Amino acid sequence: MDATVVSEPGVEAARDAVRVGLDAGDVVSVFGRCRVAYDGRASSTLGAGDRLLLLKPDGTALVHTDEGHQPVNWQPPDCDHAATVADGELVVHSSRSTPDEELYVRFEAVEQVSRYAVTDESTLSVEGTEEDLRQRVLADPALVEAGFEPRATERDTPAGAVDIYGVDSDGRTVVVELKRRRVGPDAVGQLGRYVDALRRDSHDGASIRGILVAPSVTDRARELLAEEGLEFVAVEPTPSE
Amino acid sequence: MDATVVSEPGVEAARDAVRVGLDAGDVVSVFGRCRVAYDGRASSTLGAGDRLLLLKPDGTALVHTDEGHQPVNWQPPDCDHAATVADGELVVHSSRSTPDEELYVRFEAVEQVSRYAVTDESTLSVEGTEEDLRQRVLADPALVEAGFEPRATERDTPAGAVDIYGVDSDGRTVVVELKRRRVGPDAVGQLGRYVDALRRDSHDGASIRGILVAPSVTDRARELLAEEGLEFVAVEPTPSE
DNA sequence: GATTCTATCTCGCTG
DNA sequence: CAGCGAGGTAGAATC
Repeated sequence: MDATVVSEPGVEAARDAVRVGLDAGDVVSVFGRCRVAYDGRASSTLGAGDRLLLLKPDGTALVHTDEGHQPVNWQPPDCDHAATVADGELVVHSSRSTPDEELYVRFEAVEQVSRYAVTDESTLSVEGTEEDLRQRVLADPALVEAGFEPRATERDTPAGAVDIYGVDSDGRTVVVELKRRRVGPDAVGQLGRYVDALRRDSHDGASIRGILVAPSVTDRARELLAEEGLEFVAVEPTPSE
Repeated sequence: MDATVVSEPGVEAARDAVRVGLDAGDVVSVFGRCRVAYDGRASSTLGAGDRLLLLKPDGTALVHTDEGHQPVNWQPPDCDHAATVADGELVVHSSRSTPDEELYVRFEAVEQVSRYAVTDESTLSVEGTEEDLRQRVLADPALVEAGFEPRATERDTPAGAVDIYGVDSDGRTVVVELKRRRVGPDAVGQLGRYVDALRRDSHDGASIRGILVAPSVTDRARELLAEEGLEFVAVEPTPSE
């Protein structure tokens, strides 16, 4: 772990500091007044303002303002970064192909350039995901309804893979769609597509049930469920304490 | 615009530097070796590693590793940040309510604390959005088909607002759903819901057409369109040069 | 506040 | 490479 800072560098010094960091495989941050232009999947321009530019060794670029979770402009991983001086400005250019897109960040003033030798071997462990909900339902199928028997997960249908496929106590086929949080109309559409696909392949379509398992549903989603003859069961992704 | 740096500070000095920056309404960055814990909409833990923590004056917190566009952990805007020392570590805590969630970043070593007085009055201008596609189609409805006449945009239906509502040369109602890029099954479901809602309200349901306008569709989406009797017209969000 | 939908969504997985 | 779906999605518009 190592960090180096250059404060209020001249344009050439800033360019050199960025290049050293990029060559070393460090995370480089540049703080200063800049304009930004993006062209690719869409295109955008941003006038002068004070912002923080982060360049990562994996080819990611992020331009952050003083507000918001999201960068105001960015490039995804696997881009090529380059730092040059043009018209007295530090210009950072980041580009990739497939799709062709490029980002220009032009600094009229650089306050600080830092680089950090970042190493991170830890992996994030998250709980409360849809996978947790699936494990919970498989461990206790009665959460869906008494007598429910899961037979397969990720079972393929012409419309995609069903989360849980099983049978109810009357032997009817049950398709379960899992969502870790409150669901809207989109999830009902997804479940409907799976059920429709199985009904088309079946001789007795009416016997196929579709059940949406989630903490809750919106009103519109509930209406859609009723229209399509689908059902809803409330289950949290993790047991409430 | 102003930037201040403290390199390899002791724990108390790091805490004080963070507090000064937060109090001043600056963007604060902390680089060092840390562990991270989140609990709220889900929960997560992350073991020790070198990372960059950004604290924004709007209450945003971002933890970035050396890889990826997305922060490995974060808090959205409007959180309260606090820096303390516990067990010889710098602990940054960020929390909010509705929903209740909190983030702990514990630094066992701090390499650098910086703060930046960020001001940004410029607003981002983006082109090539769905709004551009709508303007394009409204300016030249023949892009959809000869004789198409838009009558309303964002027209309300029981299933939500339709992008463009109009009539064809035979006087039939046309519902247009716009997408700025290649579309999958979700967009077909959306269009289908609008068309179904209007058909239910109509005496002559069969006369209502649904047209998906986008650069292209996936195979599965094309099948769904056929099944539901919907149509597709290829249009780019911006004129090809 | 809750709901709905867009997004340069990102990310991971699968064929 | 494309397609599909999850995400602590975020963000904006609307009710």
